[in-house]
Amino acid sequence: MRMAKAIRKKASKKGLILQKAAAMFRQRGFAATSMRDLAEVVGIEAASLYNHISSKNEILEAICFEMANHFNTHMDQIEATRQSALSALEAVLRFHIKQMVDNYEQVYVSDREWKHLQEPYLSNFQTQRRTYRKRIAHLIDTGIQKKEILPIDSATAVLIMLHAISGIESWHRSKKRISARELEDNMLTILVGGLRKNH
Amino acid sequence: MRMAKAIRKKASKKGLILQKAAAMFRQRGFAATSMRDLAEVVGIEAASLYNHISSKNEILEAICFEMANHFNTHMDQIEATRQSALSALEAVLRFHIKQMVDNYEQVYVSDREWKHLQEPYLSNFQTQRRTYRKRIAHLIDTGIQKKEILPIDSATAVLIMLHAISGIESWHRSKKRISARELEDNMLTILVGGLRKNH
DNA sequence: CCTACCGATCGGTAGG
DNA sequence: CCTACCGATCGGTAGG
Repeated sequence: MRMAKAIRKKASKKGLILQKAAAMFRQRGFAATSMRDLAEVVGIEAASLYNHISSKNEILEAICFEMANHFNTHMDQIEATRQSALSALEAVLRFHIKQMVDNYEQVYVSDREWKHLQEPYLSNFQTQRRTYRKRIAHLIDTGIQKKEILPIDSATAVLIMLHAISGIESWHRSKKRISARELEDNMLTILVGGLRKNH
Repeated sequence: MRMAKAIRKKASKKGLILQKAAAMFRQRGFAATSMRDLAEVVGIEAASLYNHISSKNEILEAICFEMANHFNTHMDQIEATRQSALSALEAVLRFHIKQMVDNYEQVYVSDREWKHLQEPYLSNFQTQRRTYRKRIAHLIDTGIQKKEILPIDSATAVLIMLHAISGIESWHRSKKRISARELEDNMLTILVGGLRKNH
């Protein structure tokens, strides 16, 4: 659990390419990363990349949909367990924070570079994204109905929470200052603390 | 006040170019926007752009530093007025939200595309950004000292707040659902409500 | 502000 | 997995 490794990885050459690509797409952006740059980091010629992947966009698709599946799967599990809406929400947020720390490059890329996906992947991804956010909003609305959560606009709350968490970005580099667990607790205090009704 | 116009604009041809560029850089990203694309939207040939600007990067510099100045200037004003740390913080956040609604394209671009700046502008911008965040963190720390704000890690709080606000992005398109003022109040409730000590 | 154009670099393929 | 290469497109300039 503590050692839960990042998603996939160097197992295969393709895994290595995806890993290095995620790191470069995050740093420079998808459009500003060339296949020649990527090939150099991987350690082969640009043309050789095409023995493992069929296009630059396919790499982005792999990263984005792997993360989408990852988050959707976790949400399925949350919804399957019977717990209060507030603790379900808390579990979802903690999962997001954990992913931000453990799979930083991929999460960042699927969060910020998805607009470079091509159709039909673009529409598919956007739909999944919208659906996922609605599931969280539904959790909040349920909590409001049950008087566990203060009455606020749930869609606003979802946006605030997800974007707040994606802000861990700036942190990652100075991760000594605060441990992952402290960060998680700190964020939950600020984000959920403000919603809990009597404290 | 209500009609406070967006920063600069079509006054000159250069203003028009910067405006259109901001819109395109936001939509497609800086690297994925070509000078030919931009020229077409402006209504001239690509080569003619260079009579008004000297390079693609100069456009990005103009956008990023104009926004940086804008936020720094407002922070100067906030610090110059004598008010509680909590209300100063609230004023800063309300200003950010307002900018997100009024100058959406520019704020978005200076927030997400600054990494494409070249040296020495890149370092300059990053320094200004860091300094600005420290000023907000200082406001929070002061509030904590004065027992106006719950003791939390101020740097974490700054990141959460700024990223939460930059999340209004997703909203902009469906701005009928909720008015700018409602949005502002909703966000402040969630963000600052969680920090206020007795409520 | 346009036509004409430059060298560089891009994603990707052929063929081995 | 490499060498050799393609057509397209890039940011930008010359010259008027």
